[in-house]
Amino acid sequence: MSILDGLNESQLEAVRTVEGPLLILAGAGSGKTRVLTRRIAFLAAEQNVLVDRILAMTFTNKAAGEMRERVEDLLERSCRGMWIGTFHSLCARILRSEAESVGLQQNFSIYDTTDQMALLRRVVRDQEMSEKQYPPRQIRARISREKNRMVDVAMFSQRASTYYEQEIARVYRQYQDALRQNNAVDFDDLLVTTVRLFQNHPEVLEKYQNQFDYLLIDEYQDTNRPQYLFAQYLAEKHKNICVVGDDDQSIYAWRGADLRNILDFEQDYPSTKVIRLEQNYRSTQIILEASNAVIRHNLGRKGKELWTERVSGDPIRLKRCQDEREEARWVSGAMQDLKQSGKYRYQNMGVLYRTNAQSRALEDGMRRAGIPYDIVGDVRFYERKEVKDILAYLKLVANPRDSVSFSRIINTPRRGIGDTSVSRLDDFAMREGLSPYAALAHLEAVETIPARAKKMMATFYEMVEAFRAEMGQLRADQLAEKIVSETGYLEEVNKLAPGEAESRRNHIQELLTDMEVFVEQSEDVSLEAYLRNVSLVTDVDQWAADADRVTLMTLHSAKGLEFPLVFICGLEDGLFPIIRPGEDGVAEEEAMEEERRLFYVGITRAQDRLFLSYAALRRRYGGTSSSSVSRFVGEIPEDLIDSEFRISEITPSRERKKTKPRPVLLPSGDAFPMERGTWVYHPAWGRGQIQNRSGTGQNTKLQIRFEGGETKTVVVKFANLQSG
DNA sequence: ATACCCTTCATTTTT
DNA sequence: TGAAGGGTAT
Repeated sequence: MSILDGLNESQLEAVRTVEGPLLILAGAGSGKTRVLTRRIAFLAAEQNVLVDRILAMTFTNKAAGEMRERVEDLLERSCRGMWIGTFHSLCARILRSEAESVGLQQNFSIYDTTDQMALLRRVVRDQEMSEKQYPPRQIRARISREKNRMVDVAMFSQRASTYYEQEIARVYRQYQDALRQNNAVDFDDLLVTTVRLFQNHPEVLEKYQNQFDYLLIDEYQDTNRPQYLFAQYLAEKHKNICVVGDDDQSIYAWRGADLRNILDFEQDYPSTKVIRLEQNYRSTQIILEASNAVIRHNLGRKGKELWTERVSGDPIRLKRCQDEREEARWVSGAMQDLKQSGKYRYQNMGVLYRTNAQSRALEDGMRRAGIPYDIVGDVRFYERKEVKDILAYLKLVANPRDSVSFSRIINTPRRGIGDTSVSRLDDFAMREGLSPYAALAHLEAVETIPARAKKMMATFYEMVEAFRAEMGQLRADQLAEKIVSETGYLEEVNKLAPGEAESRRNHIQELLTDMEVFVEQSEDVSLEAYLRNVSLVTDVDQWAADADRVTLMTLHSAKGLEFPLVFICGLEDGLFPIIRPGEDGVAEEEAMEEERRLFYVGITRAQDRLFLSYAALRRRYGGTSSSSVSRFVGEIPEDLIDSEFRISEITPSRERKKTKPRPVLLPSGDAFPMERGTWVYHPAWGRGQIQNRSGTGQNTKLQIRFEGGETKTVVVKFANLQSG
């Protein structure tokens, strides 16, 4: 098969445009992955580019793995030297080889959210701050947000004006110090530290700039500030940067993704060529029309209209249900009918919802109807206690300074070492400038710990020391096996209730098997090599596509997937779009647009048929709340929908108003509609376009993006705006 | 050191 | 509704 076979015109152009900045706006189902992989293959096979001079960045391991595999299929050879990976894994790789430049040891640990929380709790406690007033959860989110904006401790402290902010700054500082002492970084740090490395060590940056001639980035709409900078630095010299994304599918702003990265790409890279992939190969016309109609309500977008050669297809089914139980019955009933028709199998059906909590009722319905199902994103494998415990042993063995792993296992399985003894050890370690683990070697100097606890600690120390001594000789899986048996972990598990014990044993076994597989496939069979790999993997592909099961998942998890039949449940105002009180106008509008993009993502997952449902009454948090149909449903043209009731009949007129565009308010003076998208003229700033608005009348605040590139917020009564 | 009750608190989660 | 963390009683 030739690399250019079967591509449409724009795809072909995207593949062949090799030099210079390239922005590929790839609509849902437009063959984006295909273009990316062909492009890499084209570079290698037709342009004689060495694969190790190509750097391809994705967000998930799955995407990275698939990309590599497909490129290898196309080239019919291995691409071992090619750097394809997630932003995080690529950064980790760079940091490991440049560790000393950033004050880390090469074997540093990577902390996930749970580890972060554990460390933060300790920091907050050590500062004698109340966890009530400074909930670690919130502080974690805040620190993460700051990192996503490249705000470091110094900057943050400087900006902290209120007492509360100053306290947060203090925790942020302590937390970073603690990480460093633990020879650890968190997920955000992987990116931030690499960018700082590039900023502070030009010679290192230059080395990597010279190493890669071609950059490719997938899902560019989801990049945050550090990711943006990472790519920008590397592309600085040659500007051979190709980004693929869809602004309409940006659904991770709450995690730091910055839509401006894709919206402003053309300004950031002046001679950018833009290619739109608008032919959709996935969905029927009806489904596409619905998605186009919905997304058109958003203003902050590049603008795209998807089209298809597929038939118009079946109308969208809309069902109003009494409550979530009836909704589940309706969904499962429909699934059975469709299965019985012989046209579809269960694996062709996906059920999507806004919140995980909704899965319970749906699950019940599936069970009652006897429909086999999988839930994606349940408890993740690597987040299970038993798995984390075993990994903590391994991480401590590899990095003895890792105090989070240490605290996790010092008394796991229980060996009679209580919290008090551990915190006394911590105090001692702190005084002596040692890691808690290293302090175990000097127990005789700690008078406050009772002899019994000391003895247990000493035994623990010798045990781990023995593991450490063997680390060089044993394969990763052998060492893990040893740990599972010699620590007494299995015995402890066996004391649990039979069902629980079995499930945990299975997970431990799964981990061991996973390690065996790794060892078989890897040249480097050491523990360090395994840990390097595992710290950034979040779930083993739990999703067996061959089983005939329906899939239940959140709309977020559905991105990138497709199903012949898609059910979107819980389409109620307040639930989807989810509405959180207490946000100001601008943020609210932005949040609404993101919700709409999420709905757009949901709709465009469907190939053949789309089913929508909502419940008039829904139990939420114990209580019951009544709600009306989602405003998003009203954005789908009625003639595409087939429901027992027309929407106009089921929606009281009072509710219906909400789904209509807001009345346009005119300011006095030079009249122009104060709605988003309108062009205005500002005496000082010149021409600009309204991005957002909040408030009413003369007090309305408008966020305006001016032609100079700046975005300002102005109050109508002071701004003296004119129609532009 | 641990078992059990009580309070609190709830979107989404690629790494 | 129910999970998770904290506090108290054993």
